Amino acid sequence: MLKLSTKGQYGVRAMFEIARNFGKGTTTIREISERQEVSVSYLEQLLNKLRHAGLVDSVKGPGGGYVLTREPSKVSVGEVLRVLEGPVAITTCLDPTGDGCARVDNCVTRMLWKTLGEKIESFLDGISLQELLNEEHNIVPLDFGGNRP
Amino acid sequence: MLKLSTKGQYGVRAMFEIARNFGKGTTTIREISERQEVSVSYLEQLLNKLRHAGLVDSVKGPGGGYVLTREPSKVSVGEVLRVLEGPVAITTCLDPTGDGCARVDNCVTRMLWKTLGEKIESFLDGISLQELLNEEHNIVPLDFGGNRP
DNA sequence: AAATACCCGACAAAATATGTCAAGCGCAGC
DNA sequence: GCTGCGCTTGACATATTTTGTCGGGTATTT
Repeated sequence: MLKLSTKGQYGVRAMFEIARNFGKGTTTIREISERQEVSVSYLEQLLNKLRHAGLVDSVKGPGGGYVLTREPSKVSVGEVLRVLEGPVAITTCLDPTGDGCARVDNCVTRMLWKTLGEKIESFLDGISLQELLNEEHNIVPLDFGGNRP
Repeated sequence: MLKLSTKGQYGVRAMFEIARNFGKGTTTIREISERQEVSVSYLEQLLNKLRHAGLVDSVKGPGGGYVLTREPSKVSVGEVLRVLEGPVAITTCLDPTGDGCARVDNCVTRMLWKTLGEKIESFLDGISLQELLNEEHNIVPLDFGGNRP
């Protein structure tokens, strides 16, 4: 249950690759494609969205590629996912783009899903690309605030 | 993103109706269907699964229907959802029924999804049907441990 | 001018979700 | 025993979403 589509997964991995190069130049789609094993065409779609959302800039021509518009510590995973997949909407009755649910009045579970959604967003918003980079270099032990008492 | 299928939503609502009658007799599929506006046929599928999982008992014959096997405070929403939708598996590489991901070694995001999944499960396991009942009667103000400091 | 790299929209295959339908079985009460 | 109510089971149909692919275009640097 509660699967994340590949779009979101690939998107975060792509952003990770670009973040990895932050301050060292651009990252091309081809590089991302090879490192993360995702097709060039599909990555184009994702990066297009991310560019329009202002999370990355693109540079054309030879030596071009993508660059983060902010430093990795200022970009959260939640932000990336929201751009690619829309807001967390566990149920359709909470989807802001929908019509809402006709049964709202006596729907006891509604608040349950709402609270869960908020918790998830708050978690994802608290993780930045920088933290993923740190993890890769083992600068800090793995801990996203997961299970501490 | 992170949608819950109707299976899970309807299932929790069905369990809520049965819990509502706890100690007062059985609840028929027809009653659930009318109150929650879900087709009888579809509910049959869901309750069948819940019965095999031991969350409800069925009583046949006139006056029959479904009954909780435990009191509402002992049945968590997480349990219901796991029966109907399987475990939380944000990504396929974490799905215990799958083959795992070939890129495990250098997948920095894996731990991220794992931690998120654990948080979600722990949240859902912490909410019981009794708490949903309380909410309906406004015995307690709405608060699932959502956003307190 | 050529090479490199991004941009855009249409389209298609596959998986998943969302149910419906029909026939059968088993128990309680008369 | 037998009848009615209600659950049981599995197959099947439809709709939606996901997951990409493909082809041609446009902009920019060398």
